Amino acid sequence: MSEQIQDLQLEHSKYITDLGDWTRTCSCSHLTAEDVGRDVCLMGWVQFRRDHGGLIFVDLRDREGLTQVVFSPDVAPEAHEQAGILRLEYVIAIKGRVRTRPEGMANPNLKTGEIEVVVHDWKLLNTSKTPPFAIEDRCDAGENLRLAWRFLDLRRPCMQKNLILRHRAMQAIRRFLDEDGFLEVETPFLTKSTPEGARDFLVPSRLNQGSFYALPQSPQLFKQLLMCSGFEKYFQIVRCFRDEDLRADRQPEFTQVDMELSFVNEEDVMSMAERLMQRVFKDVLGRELQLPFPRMTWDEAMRDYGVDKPDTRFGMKLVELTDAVRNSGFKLFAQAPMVKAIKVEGGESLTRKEIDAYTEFVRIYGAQGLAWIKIKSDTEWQSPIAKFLSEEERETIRTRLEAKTGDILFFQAGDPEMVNAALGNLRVHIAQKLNLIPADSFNFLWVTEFPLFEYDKEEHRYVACHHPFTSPMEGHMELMTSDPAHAKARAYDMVLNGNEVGGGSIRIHSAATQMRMFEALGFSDERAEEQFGFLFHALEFGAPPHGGIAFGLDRLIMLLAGCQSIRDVIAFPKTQKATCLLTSAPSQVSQAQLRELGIRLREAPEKKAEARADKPQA
RNA sequence: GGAACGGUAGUUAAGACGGUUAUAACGCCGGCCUGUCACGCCGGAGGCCGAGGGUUCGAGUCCCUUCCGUUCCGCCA
Repeated sequence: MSEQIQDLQLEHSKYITDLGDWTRTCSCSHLTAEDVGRDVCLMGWVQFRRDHGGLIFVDLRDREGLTQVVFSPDVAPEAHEQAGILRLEYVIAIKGRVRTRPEGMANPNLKTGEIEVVVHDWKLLNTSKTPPFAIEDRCDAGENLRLAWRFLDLRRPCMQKNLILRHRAMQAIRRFLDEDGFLEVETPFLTKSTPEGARDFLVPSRLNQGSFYALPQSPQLFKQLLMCSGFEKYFQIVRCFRDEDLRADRQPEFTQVDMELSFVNEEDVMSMAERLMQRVFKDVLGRELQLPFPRMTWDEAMRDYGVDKPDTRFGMKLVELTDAVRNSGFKLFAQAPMVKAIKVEGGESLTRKEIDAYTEFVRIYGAQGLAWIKIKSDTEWQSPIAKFLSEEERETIRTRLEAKTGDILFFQAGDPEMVNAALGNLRVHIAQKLNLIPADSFNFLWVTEFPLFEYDKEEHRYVACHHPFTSPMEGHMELMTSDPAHAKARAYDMVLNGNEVGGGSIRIHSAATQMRMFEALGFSDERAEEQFGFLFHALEFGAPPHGGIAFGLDRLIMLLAGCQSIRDVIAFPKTQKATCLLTSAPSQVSQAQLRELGIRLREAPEKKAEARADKPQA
């Protein structure tokens, strides 16, 4: 079969010609009734072909849209006859005249549906093999196929729309920041590895064998140096690299809108960031955002939502019950470090199967189970646990959760980290399942007063929550060493519909404080000097107070475009195993290349493959 | 490092307890058709059921291993 098709394509390819002196006069989306009578030249791809024997209709597609062109034996017999060879995705140029469609033949679904172009002459600019999937929005090809044929996938109008939207957002950002006095400065991609934070992508140095560059996780240090250099307002739309596992909203290389400002405090940065978002939403979606955005401290976020990036488009807040059940006869509750609950209004109708599914869901976060109470009436509570609760406890639960007949309550008891994660994520999960999230709403939120440190159980030490250059809040300097768990940072995250879209902080600009921070993180003087000496020295020479923020551009565009994955707003994304199905990167390199770099693999790749195949079979 | 789901014509899917020649839709190829627009009608081709091994008289179906994709946990200063 494929031979047959290739023969066909080969045969057709004989008719391919160059543009010659033909010039495109307009795109495939612009012609309307006002253009009737105009002679035009369109170029594009064959989207659909409807051959009626007599008339041949072709929907011609370019990046802007579709126009129906008609090959008629009455108008141009030769052009009509030759049009028989047209197939999907053939590239053609047509010259013809715009005319209104016959009475009742307009297509209201098409922007250009009132008119058509009747072809006088046309050229075959290229043939195409039959694409492996339909080049249409409604195409339901699997993502692996789409990624392997990404250049075809990107022809689909929805993908074009996403990348056009991305472009518009980037231009809006550049315009705003330029007008606001920011300077765009590029920083190195080949830079120094710093073990704090994410895993680095390493690049071997040929001229310095045994040494490696790292690709930047972010331009953090360079932008602070630029502040020390006196540029005052910097920005960059820049690729960042982190060698960590992928998610729907995480790629190994991703784009940040990175900004840094001198002589500012939190208010200045947050206000600027809000106005930037306002501009982007105005220019890209034509939507007005109300400023300022609501704010919430990290403590409040964890208390009410269990997560540091609350989705505020719906309620169902977490309610604290730890104190109320401290002396409960129900030992599981009484002994738990934390007990919290959420209420699903009208959730009494949930089936056992649905509740079981939610129980499975919270197990992901380490929960042992999921206690629930269905409020059948004021007095009748259907629940596996209600019988363990005293009347007083019931009353507290009823009051705090404002429980009414027809509701269901879900409880979680245990370590605060687990309770918050389980209920916080269950809250969002249920809201999605039950369609409680209003469509087409954008809820921005600032989360502030983040902890300065978090305890790393593996390394048995405190590590920076944001990064080690974040300034502690006023009055929290002493806590850095005396009580690191309670030290708070001058850090802020911008949250949009439950997604972290940006984060930043006021930085440490005093060398003494920076040194203290390294002490708190358990760095020796030597190690601090070796790894961050250049920043430290810059702080010693008149560093201005400064702070900044960085936005995850891919996530922001994903939300603007209404997509579920950032892969849909990145032209050439990687799979979850960080491979590129189009180019087959990463790939093996020659021994000669490795030798030049002074690198020898511990195990030859072929041997590894063999080892896999040799594994004993059951 | 871990968990879950998926892989069957070009594509998307169906395939009851393991049992005839593995279905359907779309796409593709050929024919017909002068107003279609997801055109219509008639005909046709198209399959190593991801790969390897096992159980069995017999495997798309059961078991094991492995590869690929997706989602999530860990991880992501």
